[in-house]
Amino acid sequence: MSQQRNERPLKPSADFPDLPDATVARLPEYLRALHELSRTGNDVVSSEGLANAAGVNSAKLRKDLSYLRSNGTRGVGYDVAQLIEKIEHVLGLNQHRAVALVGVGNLGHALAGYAGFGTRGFHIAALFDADPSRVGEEINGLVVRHIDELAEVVAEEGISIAVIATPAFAAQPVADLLISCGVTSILNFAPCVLSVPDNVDVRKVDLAIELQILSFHEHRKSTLTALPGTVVGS
Amino acid sequence: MSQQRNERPLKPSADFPDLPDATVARLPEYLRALHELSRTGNDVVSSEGLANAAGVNSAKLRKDLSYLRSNGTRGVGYDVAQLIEKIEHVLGLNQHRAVALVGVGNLGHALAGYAGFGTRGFHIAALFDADPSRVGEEINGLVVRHIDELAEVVAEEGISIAVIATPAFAAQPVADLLISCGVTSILNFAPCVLSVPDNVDVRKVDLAIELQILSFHEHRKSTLTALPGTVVGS
DNA sequence: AGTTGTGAAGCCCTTCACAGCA
DNA sequence: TGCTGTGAAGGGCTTCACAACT
Repeated sequence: MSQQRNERPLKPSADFPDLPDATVARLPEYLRALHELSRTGNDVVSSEGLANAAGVNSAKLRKDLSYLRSNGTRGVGYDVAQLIEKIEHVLGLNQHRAVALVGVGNLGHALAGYAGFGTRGFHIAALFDADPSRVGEEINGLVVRHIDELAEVVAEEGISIAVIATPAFAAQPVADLLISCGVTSILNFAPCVLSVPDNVDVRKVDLAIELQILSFHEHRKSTLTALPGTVVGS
Repeated sequence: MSQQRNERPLKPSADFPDLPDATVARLPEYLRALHELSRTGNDVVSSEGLANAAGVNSAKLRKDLSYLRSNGTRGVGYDVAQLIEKIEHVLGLNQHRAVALVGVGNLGHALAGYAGFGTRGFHIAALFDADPSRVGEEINGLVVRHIDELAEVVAEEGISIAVIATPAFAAQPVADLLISCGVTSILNFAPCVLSVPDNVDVRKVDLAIELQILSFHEHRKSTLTALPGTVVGS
């Protein structure tokens, strides 16, 4: 059931304040902005400055950071290095996480080769496909393995996060298999709903859906500019 | 400023009721589910049935559809074909929209070859890159053109939506160029914030961010299971 | 009998505005 | 003086629960 957003069935622990989902979703963006600030020689940043770099407003940023028992200095701002450390800790990025990628088609290929993962706390530890003609291919230094080997590899590598980049029809069985092997977080690129137990988290990325949402805004914009006399509702 | 979600600076028109953003974001998922239902021979579906197929609850679905001046039949359900028609109209998918893709690297390649776009109301009409060594390459029947030709092609093809799949450092100048050519919707895969005028809509997809959000949940789960005395909520 | 459409309640998130602190 | 941290207010979305309708 746990589909995109909205789920927090467990109690917070001392180490993990019960962060609002909206906040969790923004922390990675703050982290990216902080790394950039750090790279460009900023040791300290104000909420206003960081908020701009992350594309949010400063009150929201401060509220978000306050959930982390924040440690800004009034009158000064936040220590960049310290805040990076804190957010990485909260997100659990200190242990470099191994990720399995299933489905080495068009998109899977690109994801396997995406350099951005490595620099941001992840590495693709194994590639799988069901198609024997793809098994054995080497991508970015990794050999594609048959999906039958999944259980073995997941155990060996201590994998708990997987990416599904298969066609839609294969996604549910692949998810079931992953879960049976102990995977508890899935990033799903297949255009379909996955049903999974409550303890498994799923996030979905659907490229066509993103375009359709933009299409709506295009449509609305063109409709409105075409109707000069339109009057406010309500 | 208009970054992800939350923006509706314009007035609603008669044709376009002022849909909540959350609703707009779900309509494409309903549409996908409806197409699948249609393909499997369902002419009519209840809110419960469609909600399951789309991974939401039925009250939310009904509320969403009510914004479209819905036309379900009490005691029966919704006519699948009619609802598809209506949602496609609202999303502006009746006119097949041409999309420009900028940046034909790893990810850009995959997006250019992604078959899912064509079947869901879009086609990639042109590919661009700044790297001369990539210009001229043919991908999926389209030739990669140099970004200097962008203005010309955007005008010719009537493009208003673009996808940015460049490295982060190139994304802002590319966005500026696109906007100067008349593009008003951008799907940004580069890991950075774009600043754009109010009339331009941006949606961002950042693969590392999705994984980091999952990482948080993994971290939380492992922290909690490590504390034996923790009790389940509600 | 069965299902939609929808006021009303509740929850979560955002934003405001300022007290508190360096 | 300047910026953070936060109670309180406000807004939007979800969920409930039932009236309306076929």
